[in-house]
Amino acid sequence: MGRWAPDAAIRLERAALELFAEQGYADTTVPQIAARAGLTTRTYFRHFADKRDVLFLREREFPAVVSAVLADAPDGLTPVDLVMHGFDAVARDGFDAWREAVRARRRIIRSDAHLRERELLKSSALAGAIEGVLLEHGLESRDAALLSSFGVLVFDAALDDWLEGPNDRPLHEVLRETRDRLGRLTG
Amino acid sequence: MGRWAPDAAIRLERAALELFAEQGYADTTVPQIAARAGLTTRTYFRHFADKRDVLFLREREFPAVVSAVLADAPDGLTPVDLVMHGFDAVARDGFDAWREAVRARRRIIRSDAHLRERELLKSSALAGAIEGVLLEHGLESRDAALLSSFGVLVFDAALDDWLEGPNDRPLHEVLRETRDRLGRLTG
DNA sequence: GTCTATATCGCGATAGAC
DNA sequence: GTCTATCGCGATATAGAC
Repeated sequence: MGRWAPDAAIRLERAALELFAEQGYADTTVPQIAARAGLTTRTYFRHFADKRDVLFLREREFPAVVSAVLADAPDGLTPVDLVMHGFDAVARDGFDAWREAVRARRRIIRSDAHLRERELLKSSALAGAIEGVLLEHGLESRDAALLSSFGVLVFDAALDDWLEGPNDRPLHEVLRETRDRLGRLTG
Repeated sequence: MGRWAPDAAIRLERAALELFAEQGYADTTVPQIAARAGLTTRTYFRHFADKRDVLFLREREFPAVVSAVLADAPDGLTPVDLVMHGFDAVARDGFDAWREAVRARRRIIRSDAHLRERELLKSSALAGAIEGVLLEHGLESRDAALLSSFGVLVFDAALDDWLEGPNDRPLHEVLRETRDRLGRLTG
């Protein structure tokens, strides 16, 4: 500890979430966020690349988490099942307790095209991490790209469905349903 | 004619493509683009929302094209086949003659994360247009979202493959291969 | 931490097009 | 005349350099 609170990024995230909810994303400035967190604008930009980035603090762990989870997967799975196993593990682990928080965040993201755009980039980064794992497993390059994007597509769709539906359906169940649904649709 | 050339947007696009290729995206400013096109900065921003947008002028027609193409599709197709028919028609129509132009544009986009991010948004907009058509066809909401994203995923992957591979493979063939490949991978 | 470039956009005036 | 595209000025905030 010491001179700086060690949780600057988290305080900035909280301040931003509050201000975005109160005034909207477009009408909130970075200096406002920094001020509410008791920090300077310069400090804000040391922790986040730009104004959008503050909403995706949690996503930073995602690629690493996925890699770790996939490393723990049982042997002998097909590549799709390996990918879906990773999402299943993540879904069972952390999400259901945070549904309202995830939903509040999503409401903000949906309110502004720039934020939706950044969300897509984060999904793409996640796909990139999965692709890397698949490549290590010896999958051919195009297959790895295709499959990782497929997995993220299913996961994102499931997340949407889960957030919109009744609050008692566990995410991992919605995930399986979504995967089955897509399988049926694409024959 | 008269005071304005009627093709301000196109001239701005050409100027931007040149400057991005010469100096790189990050080192090019909007005033430079406007000056080379013989226009002012203010005029640039009337045609394009931001500096990135100039690279996606063509994409503006995309949603309308998709709607038109899908309206012409034969009756009785399953939803996936309807979507893939649309991409097949587009692939047969306009792409093969423009391979080098598409590739030059892609080289620029790949050179900067902000541009890649915008590309993802454009793909998502395309998916949205397809989703709309599917909804009109009576598809259930989640199915429409899932299937349109699936179609765009296949198309984008095929486009990548087509641009990287030998220059004599027609895009519509790569498209079919990509779809089959994904089918095999996901069982 | 300070300083600065420049992206972005609001406003009012103007000049051709129809 | 009305409409639309352009211009010129100015303000602010983002983002990055030093």
